[in-house]
Amino acid sequence: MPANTITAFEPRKTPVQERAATTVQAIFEATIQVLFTHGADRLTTTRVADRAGVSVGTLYQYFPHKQALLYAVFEKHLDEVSERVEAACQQARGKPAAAMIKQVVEAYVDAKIERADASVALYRVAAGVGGAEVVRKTILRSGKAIGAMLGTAPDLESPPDKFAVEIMLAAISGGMQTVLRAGGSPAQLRKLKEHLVLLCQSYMATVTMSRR
Amino acid sequence: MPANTITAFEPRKTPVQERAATTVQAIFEATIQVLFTHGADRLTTTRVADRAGVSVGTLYQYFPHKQALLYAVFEKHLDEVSERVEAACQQARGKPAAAMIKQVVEAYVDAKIERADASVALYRVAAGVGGAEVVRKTILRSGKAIGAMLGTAPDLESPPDKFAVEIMLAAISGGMQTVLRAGGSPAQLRKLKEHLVLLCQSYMATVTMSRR
DNA sequence: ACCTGAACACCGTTCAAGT
DNA sequence: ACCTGAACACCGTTCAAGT
Repeated sequence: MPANTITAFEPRKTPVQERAATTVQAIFEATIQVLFTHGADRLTTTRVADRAGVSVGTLYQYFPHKQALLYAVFEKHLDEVSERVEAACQQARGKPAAAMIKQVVEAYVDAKIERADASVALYRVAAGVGGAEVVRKTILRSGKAIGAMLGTAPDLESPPDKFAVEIMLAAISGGMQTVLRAGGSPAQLRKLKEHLVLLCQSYMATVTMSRR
Repeated sequence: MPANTITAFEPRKTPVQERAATTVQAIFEATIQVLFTHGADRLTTTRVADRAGVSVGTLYQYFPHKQALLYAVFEKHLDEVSERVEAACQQARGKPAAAMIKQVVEAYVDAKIERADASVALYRVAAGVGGAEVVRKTILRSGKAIGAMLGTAPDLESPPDKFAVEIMLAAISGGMQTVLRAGGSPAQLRKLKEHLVLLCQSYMATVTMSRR
């Protein structure tokens, strides 16, 4: 399966001078702007470079190929969501498990909704670009924070196993993605949030109950 | 958002003579084969045509553009999964709700696992190609069958509302996708199946309980 | 009604030359 | 250390010509 063997998505070199750092930042922003104004299949390396005010050659000095660029932008987006989740995990320490889940899931959903446009656009391009790897990394990262948080719940004898937490995260991130792409109304998104909380709470309750 | 305005993915014309039907079928199969042997970003319209034993011009007679071709192949894959789900819904009529959910979710997971390779490959290309629309259509279709089935459960006063069923489907399809792309082992996939059943059962139990 | 394949426009990527 | 942009290979799509 040659399409699965994707490994080299790291930036080609790291900026050491200040103008280079500026350049990379400009390329990042230009990518998102081109994505919005021209759409995914008119996102051209030349267009991104133009918009960033540099030449294509410069772009290729920092990103080995177009995929690496998109990968990096996608990664940045998911990192921002992860930070919000981790902050919620910190705040919810010591609360009852159901309240924990509520707070974390709501933080996740809110973060996604705030950046709904970017999220939809990025998922569209990320799939063909090694995005699955980023999603996996993000789930592991958030899963760790959630596991640690659940360890402080007074009403839980032992936290659920890692796998259950990861499935839960895969489920809500998948569900979220599907609904966002369908372009839900604000009312639908509110109901979605409420139901994702229910889904996670009931699943966690079941999983922690059936442990011995 | 120009990237969201995707509408014309229908085949350009329908084959009326027999050799034309053969041609279209050959193009379909060639697409999947090229996807496997060359990977997503080496999938070329010329390569597909070559493999199918026709010229590019012929391919473009039936599919207005590359995206439409990939869209059609993706749609076919999801339709096959839907059929399996609907068959399970038929079989499970009259059973208790928990048994229904188990049977349907297992049918879904099994169908996905059997075609794991194709599923992963197709999701990768489908995202940039209007695949969200197909996913939505599939969820609505399966949701309808599941709703009807739940209406025959003796232990349920009233079936859960449509939205809850759709969220459940979005969650398991998203979760499934994420795990498949991460390339789970057979043991992991077995555990995944078991947990997706638990997740759906507990969510459905919660949602039907809190109705009035 | 269906098929062919050369031709065109455009895009990803490189690299010799510049500051 | 960083930037430029013309040049090259390749891909999506078309269309005049064929059966």
